[in-house]
Amino acid sequence: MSSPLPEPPWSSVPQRRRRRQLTREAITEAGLALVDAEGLDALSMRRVADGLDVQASALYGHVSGKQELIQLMLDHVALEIDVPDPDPERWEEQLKEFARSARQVLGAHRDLAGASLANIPTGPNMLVLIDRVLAILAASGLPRQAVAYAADLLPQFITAAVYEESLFLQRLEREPEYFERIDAYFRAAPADRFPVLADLVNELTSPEESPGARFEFGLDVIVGGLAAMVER
Amino acid sequence: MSSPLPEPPWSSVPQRRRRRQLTREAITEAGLALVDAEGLDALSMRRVADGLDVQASALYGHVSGKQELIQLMLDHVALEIDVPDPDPERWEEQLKEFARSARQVLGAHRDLAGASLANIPTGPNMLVLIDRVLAILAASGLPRQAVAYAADLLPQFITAAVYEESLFLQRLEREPEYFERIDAYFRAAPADRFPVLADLVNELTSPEESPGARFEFGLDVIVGGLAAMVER
DNA sequence: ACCTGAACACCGTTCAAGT
DNA sequence: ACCTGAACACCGTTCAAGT
Repeated sequence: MSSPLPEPPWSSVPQRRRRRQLTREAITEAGLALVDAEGLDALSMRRVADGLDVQASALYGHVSGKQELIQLMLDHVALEIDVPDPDPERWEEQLKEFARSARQVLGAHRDLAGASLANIPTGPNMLVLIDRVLAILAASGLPRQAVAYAADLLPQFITAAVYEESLFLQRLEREPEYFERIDAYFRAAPADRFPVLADLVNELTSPEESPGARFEFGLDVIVGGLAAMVER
Repeated sequence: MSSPLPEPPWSSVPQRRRRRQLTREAITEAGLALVDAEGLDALSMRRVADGLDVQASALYGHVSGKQELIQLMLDHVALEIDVPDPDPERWEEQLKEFARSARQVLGAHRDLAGASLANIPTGPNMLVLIDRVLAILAASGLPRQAVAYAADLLPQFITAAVYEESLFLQRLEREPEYFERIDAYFRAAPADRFPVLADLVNELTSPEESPGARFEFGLDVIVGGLAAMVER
C-alpha cells in the first residue's frame, strides 16, 4: 500500500475550524444566544449544535440532554441577579429590589422564564440565590415555615409574571396589531352578560401607566401580604 | 368494463366505524383524555387523532391547529370552576373559595395548567369566569385599577402553583425516589457556603403538614396583601 | 363536505464508525 | 477522547386526491 500523500498547503483552507472548543459553557451560551434571538420555541439541540458548527449528537458528550442544557442556561442567568445583603429594617424593600433585578435579568432573555416554571432550577448559582433570598426573609420576623414558603412564592410570582410579560411582548413583535385585537375582543363583551367586565374594560385593557406597574402591583400585594404575617 | 361486485355481507365487519362524529367537542374531549392519562408532553395532534380513529390531518377541518385545541381544552375545563356570587362582607373568603375550586379542577388534569400559563386563555367560559371573579373583587372596596390587576394576579398564582404541584406529583409518579433525591440534595448543601439554607433545611424539605398547606399559604399572602390595600 | 395519504420540514436521542 | 453520519421514533401542518 502506498503511504498517504502529504496535505498540500492550500488544503487547510476549506476546513473552517470551529471558533471555540466544545464545552458545557460554550453550549450553554449558544443556547442562550438562540433563545435571545428567537425565543424558547426555537431552542432545539439541533439548532444549538448548528450555532456551534457541530452535529447535534456531539452535544451529548457534554450535556445529558435538552433538560440539562436548560438547567445550565437558567443557572448561568441566575448569576446576574442581584440580592442585597440582609438589613432587618428594610426587608420589604430588599425583597422588591431582588424581584426587580430578577425581572430585568430574566426578561432580557425573552420567554426563558417559561423554562424556569416547567423545570424548577436547582443549579449551584440558584442555590446561592435561594440562600441570599432566604437571608432577607429570615431577618423579617416571619415564622420559619413562612420563610420557607415565601422563598418559593416570590420566585414563582417573578417567573410567572416575567413569562407572561415576555409572551405578550413577543406576540406584539410578531403581530403588531395583537394589542388592538384583544382590546377589541374585551370591548365586544356584551354588558348584559358580562356586566362587571364591561364596567372595568378600561382598567383591564389600558396600558400600564408606568413601565412595570402591573409587576409592581403584584410585588406590593405579596410583600404587603408577608408583612401582615409578621408576628408583632 | 364489468360492474363492481356487491359487497358481501361479512365485508361490513372489518371497517370498525368511529364511535362518534368528529366535532370540536369530541376533539376537545379526546385531548383532555390524553392529557389526563399521560400529561401535556404527550399531547400531539397525531395522538389526539389516534384516539378518535382518524388521521391527524382530519382534525384541521375542525380546529385551526394545536393552539386552538389547547384553548378549547382550557375553556372546557373553565366551566367546572365554581365562583360564588359576590357578598361584600366575605370577599376575602370568596376569593379563596374560587382559588380552591380552580386548584381542584385544574389539578385534576395533570399539568394542563402549564398550557394556561403559556397560552393565556380567552374563551367564552373563561370570560364568564373573569366576570365572576371581577364581581367579587369589585365588592371589596379596592381601587378600580387594583381590581383589574388582581383579576390577573390571582389566576396567575393559581395556575403557576397548580402547575408546579402537578409537575412534582408527575415526577414522583415516574420516579418514586425523586423526593429523597431533592431532599438529599438540599441536605448536602454545606452550611459554611449556604448558612441560611442549611438552617432552614427542615422547613424547606418537610412535606406539607396538611394537604395544600403551601397553596393556602400563597392564598393567605395574596388575599391578605389585597386586604391591606382596601381604602378605609 | 369531510376524510385519507403522502409529503415537507422539523424534533430528541442513540450508537456504530471514524479520526 | 471526541466528533460524524445514519438511523429511529416521533412532531405540526399542508394539500392533492378520493368518496
